[in-house]
This record gives sequence, C-alpha cells and structure tokens, in this order.
Amino acid sequence: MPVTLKELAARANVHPSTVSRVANNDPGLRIATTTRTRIEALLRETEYRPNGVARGLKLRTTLVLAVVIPDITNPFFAALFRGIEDGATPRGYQVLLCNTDGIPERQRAHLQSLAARRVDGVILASTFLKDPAVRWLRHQRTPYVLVNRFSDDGIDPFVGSDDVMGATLATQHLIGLGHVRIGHLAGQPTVSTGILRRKGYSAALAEAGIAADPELVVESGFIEEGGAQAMDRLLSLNDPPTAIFAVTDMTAVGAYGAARRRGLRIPEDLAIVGYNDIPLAGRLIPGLTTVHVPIHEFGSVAARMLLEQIETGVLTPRRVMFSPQLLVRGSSVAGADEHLAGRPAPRSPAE
Amino acid sequence: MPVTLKELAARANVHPSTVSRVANNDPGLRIATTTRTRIEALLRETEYRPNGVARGLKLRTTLVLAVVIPDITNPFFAALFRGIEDGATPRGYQVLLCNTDGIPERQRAHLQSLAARRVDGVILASTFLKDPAVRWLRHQRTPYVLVNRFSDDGIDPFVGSDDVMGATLATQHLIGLGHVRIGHLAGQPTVSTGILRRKGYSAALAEAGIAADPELVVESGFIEEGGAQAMDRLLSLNDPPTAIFAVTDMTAVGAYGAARRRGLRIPEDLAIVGYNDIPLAGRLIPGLTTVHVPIHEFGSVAARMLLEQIETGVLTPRRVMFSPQLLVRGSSVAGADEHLAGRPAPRSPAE
DNA sequence: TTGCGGTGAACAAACGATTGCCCTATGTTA
DNA sequence: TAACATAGGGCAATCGTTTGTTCACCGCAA
Repeated sequence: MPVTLKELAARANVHPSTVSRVANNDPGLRIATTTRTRIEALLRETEYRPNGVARGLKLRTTLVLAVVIPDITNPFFAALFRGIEDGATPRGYQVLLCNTDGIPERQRAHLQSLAARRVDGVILASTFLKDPAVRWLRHQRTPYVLVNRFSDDGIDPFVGSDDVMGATLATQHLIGLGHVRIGHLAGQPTVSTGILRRKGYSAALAEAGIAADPELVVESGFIEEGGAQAMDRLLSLNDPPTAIFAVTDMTAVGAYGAARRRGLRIPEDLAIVGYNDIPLAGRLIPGLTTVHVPIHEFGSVAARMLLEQIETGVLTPRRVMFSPQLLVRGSSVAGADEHLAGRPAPRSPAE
Repeated sequence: MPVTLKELAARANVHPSTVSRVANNDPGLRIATTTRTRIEALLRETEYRPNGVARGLKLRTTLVLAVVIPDITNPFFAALFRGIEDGATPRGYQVLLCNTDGIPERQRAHLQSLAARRVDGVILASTFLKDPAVRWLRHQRTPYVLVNRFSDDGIDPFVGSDDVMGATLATQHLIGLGHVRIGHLAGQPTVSTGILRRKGYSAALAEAGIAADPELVVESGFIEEGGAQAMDRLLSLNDPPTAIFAVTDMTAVGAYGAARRRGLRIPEDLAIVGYNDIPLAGRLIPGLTTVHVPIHEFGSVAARMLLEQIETGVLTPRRVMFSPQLLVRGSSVAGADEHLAGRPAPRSPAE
C-alpha cells in the first residue's frame, strides 16, 4: 500500500536509484536542480518512507532493540524500560519488550526469535549467574548489555549498582537503630543481586559484632508472594526478628502484608527496609525505607552503552556502577514520613 | 554471522531453494530420502533459522505487533501489555512497546516509524476522541485495535468496558452510603473514558434526585498529580464533598495524598472510589474501592482480535465490551478490608 | 527406436532499497 | 579538430528467502 521507490521513479521519469539518492540526500550526488525539485516534490507529496524491512536487509541493521525482563508489571522493570526507551528513541530505535517470568526456557525462546529477527541489540535484565543465554549471546556476537544482574564476573557490558554496599547500608541503618535480631528476606543464590545483597547484610552484621543466626535468613525470591511467605516463617520463630532487610521492595511489600495480618505495627513492632526505591515504596503506609538506585538511569545508560557498541562495532566489557543511597522513611523510623506531608505530590504516569 | 541458506546449500551440494523447501517442510516436495536426511542433519547441526528480515521482505509480514500507550510505568498499561504479549507470543509474534506520554506528536512519530517498519498490526491505548492518528491508520489500512479508549463512534475494532455503567455503579455506591455531596475527579473531555465516566456519574446523581453542583466536578486528568491538585481544589470549597468518584485509580491515589496532607481520614471524612482496579488499588491503606475491569483480558482479547484481522485480512469493526464490576474496599466502607486479613497474599511479579 | 511419465532437483524471478561503477551527451582545452 | 572533462543519470549487483516453473534423467511400454 505505501509507495515504493520504483513507483516514484516511474512517476518522476527517472531511475529508482536516483530517487533513492535524493531521498537519502546523497552528498556526492550530481543532479540537475529541476530534476531534484521534481523528485523532492514527489517525495513530500507521497510522504515516502523507505520500506524498513528492505532497508534492513540491505543495510544489515533494523533499528530495533530488545529488552528481556521477568515481568513488566513489576514497577522496577517498568521504570527501567522507560529509561531504555528514552535513551533509544531519540536515536531512531524502537524497542521490543519480552517478558520471561523468570523462566529460562522462555528467555531462550525469546532470544532465539530476536536473533532470527536480527535485532540490533539486546538488553537483558533477567539474567542468572552463569547464564547459558548470556554465553549464547556472546557466542552469537549479538551486541548486548546486562542490567541490574550480571552473569559471569566482569566480562559483560553491565550497568547496575553496588549491591553489597547497598545491602550494607540498609543493614547498618537497622543496627544503628538498635536492632539486633535482623532478618533477611533473601533472593535466590542463582542471581547476582541475591548473593551480593545477602553478602552485604552478613558483612554489616559481622562488622557490628552481631552473631549471624542462620534462622534469620529465609529465601523469599524477588516477588511479593515469596516475601509474604518468608516473612511468615520468620515471624513464627521462637525468637522472631525485630527488623527485616528485604532483598527487594516488592518482597518488602509482601512482608508488610504478613506483618499486617499478624497485627504487627511497622516500624514499632517490626522495622522493614527494602531495595530499589520503586515508586510504590513512597506510597506505602508507612513509607518504605529503602536503598535508592537510579532505575531510570540504569535504563538510559544501558541503552546508550548498547548503541555505542552497535555503532562502533566493538564490545567493551565496560561496567557502569551507581552508588546506592539509603532513603529513610517511616517503615524503619517512626514519624519519618511526617515531613512529607504538605509536599507536592510526586510526578506520576498518565491514566 | 548466522548461517544462510546459500552456505547450507553449498555444504549439502544442493540448490538453496531445495534447502528452503526442506526447512519449511514443503508438502509438495519430491526429494530423495538420502538428500533429505543430509539436509536435515545440516539444519539441525547449524541451528539454522531463516533470516527474519529477508523473510519479511518476501512474505510481506514481520510477525511484529506494536503497542502504543501513554506510559508503561502506569500499572494499568503494564497489566494491559502483559495481556497483549500473552495473547501474541503463542502465535509467534513479538511486541514493540511505544510510550507517548499522551503527547499527540509522539504518537504520530511512533506510528510513522511503525508503518515504515511494516509491523503487522498496532494496538492503540492512547487514543483521543476523533484522533487523527486513528484516521491515518484506517487510511493506511494498517490492522489495528483500540483498547480502553475509542476514537470515533463504533467504526473501529475496540475492546473496553462500559464506562457509563461503571461510573454509574461507583456513584450509586456512594449514594447508597448516604453521601449527597459527591465530587468527581474528571478525565479530559477529549478522551472517551473521561466523557463517559462523567456521564455515568451525572446520570446516577440525576436518577437519585441529587442536584448536580458544577463546582463538584473538577478536571484532573488521569494521573496522580492531577488527582492531588483537583482534590485540593475540591477540599477548599466552602461546602466540600464527603465522597469522591475518581476517573482512575491513579487519580484516586493522588486524592489519597491530598486527603492525607489535610489530615482527613478515609473513609470516615472522605470516601473515595476509583476505576480500573489496578494491582496498587488493593495495596493502599485503606484498600481502594474501585470499578474492576479485566485489564489483562483487555490485552489478550485485543491481541487475538488483531491477529484475526491480520490473518484473515478483513477489518471488522467489532467491539468487545466487558461489564465493569464494583469492588468494595475500605476507602468507601470502614472495615471493608478486614475480611482480607488472613487471606493469602495476592499474586505478583518477579523482582 | 521413439515416446512417455515420474523423480529429483535446479532455475529464476521476485520482495524494496542501496551503492559502486559505467555511459552519454555537452562543453572545454590543446 | 581531437582529446578530455564534467555534468547528469542509468545499470546492475546485492542483501536472504520463497515459490512457480523448467529441466535432465531413468525406466518402461509400444
């Protein structure tokens, strides 16, 4: 239905290649002004846009990136995606979104389709440690960037934050408040963020001279459900924790629910600290104390790294690390939310 | 880098077309068993996948859909996207995501790129009334489906819910609770949901014999910020409302904030009802009474309608309408959340 | 020997765009 | 006047697949 070069050429009574050169503003093109204006008028009149598929075949580039994540309904990934798109769109790229629900088989399937489509690059935020999918990407020589989670040490382009440091900050905060029995809702040990945040938690305890109690660490995964279940386990202990460091804000949300069902007050009976500072964290009551990381920037920086890789053709395993910052709200310090009252409402999305 | 038909043909000592036919399992192909097995072995060994770009050029289909929405960080659209992807992926399609932030110019730009890419179809959830972009799609003969909002009456494929009915239910609920001064945080009159929900609100008031007070309707748009500002306006009235019907859950969230900053208790001092039942609604405290619509189904149904259109080639302006249902929580009826305690935590996304 | 039908594959033309190279007039210079 | 620039475009290959058509060969019957 849209017009082709051939048709335009026929209408302008020139060869298609000539139309192409005019359309692409070929600098080395010598052409009579009259011919040029005739062609240009035609281009405008028909709103000619080259067929992207044909162009992609010839130029071996599709101007499409892909983002592979567990689940877009998780606010963390939604914010990440916006960052990526905001980094990619100004350069003419559009973005395919693939949800895996954390299932390796789905990740594989998506990556294979993406490779067949010849997407120009992939941003992966659903990576496991020693992920075969990542090795496959390396082997395929598909440009890619890992975000938030990494796979093998230091050999992939990566943007994320210092998870050990973030977790240490969070735990130290709780220690500073006088807590001694501090539980940890831990991520899977198959994921870098899971391991490192647990490591930061342990390090902070050790540094403070608090003996590690294995009972206080329960694997919750990164989702709300798991957080609620793990929290239930912790609250059933003979000597339950008085404070919790949750590997993720969503996990902390699960903990809120579990605490609420038992009639516990936050933070008086149970202090909670999360990780990521998703938009939801500030809307909970009380507000969730959490480790802030610049999610949107993760995305935009990852996109720019990927584009650089695509356009220069060289894969530099550069790692961009942001320093996480502790953000104290009411879930750890009673009354910490008060100064928020009277402030303007935070920016937020359309319908 | 990936293997091509030509290379395989050379290695199997046959013509490329023969390899293609074997790979595609051409039913009418007559071939010696020995040749076939030789080729098949090669296909498996090299994990051959046809170049999607070349295939797209030849077959005039890309197996790519596009979703155009205001903002993926809004939970409504995140859920919608999941529905779409879940409907499209099993049929071999992948999905481009385009955020417009509600800016018509961005919508146009995205749609033009999409057309140049020859995506097989578009799902639009960021439509205005009498949207030129929609007319352009019609004119282009690009398969498309509108979701949630429609543009011109009844002439586009559409999936959504009965907004008048939903708004009526919400307002009647508040009337039934004894409220008389009921405010409305209204969407823009340039968007179908804005108009229709306001109409439902007015109809319910009229039916109950409550005089409409123009002061009680304030345009908030569909986002949190607007909700907070509009709520501030309403609360500054001499005779402020005791109940609010917000056009959207996100708007209601803004109203929560405004109420909280004034020290008002929900629902005792101010009852609030939202619309859409996004996941966040159930996590607010108190839980947000809202009009439930099957967001995920909106997406999966829209995807299936679009695929049907693509595969059959006929555009039937079929409209799928779901009936909205009122979901009562603590923001309108004190204590309505209590029965939730002890229930299992809701399902939710990964990290 | 001629003709015929069936096998098993090769041929070639698309699908649209890009781009290095070639060709033909019309001046220009020696 | 012959050689040569230069301007203004045309030619054709190429990207990787798909698919309608053609072709060579072999065995067999007449």
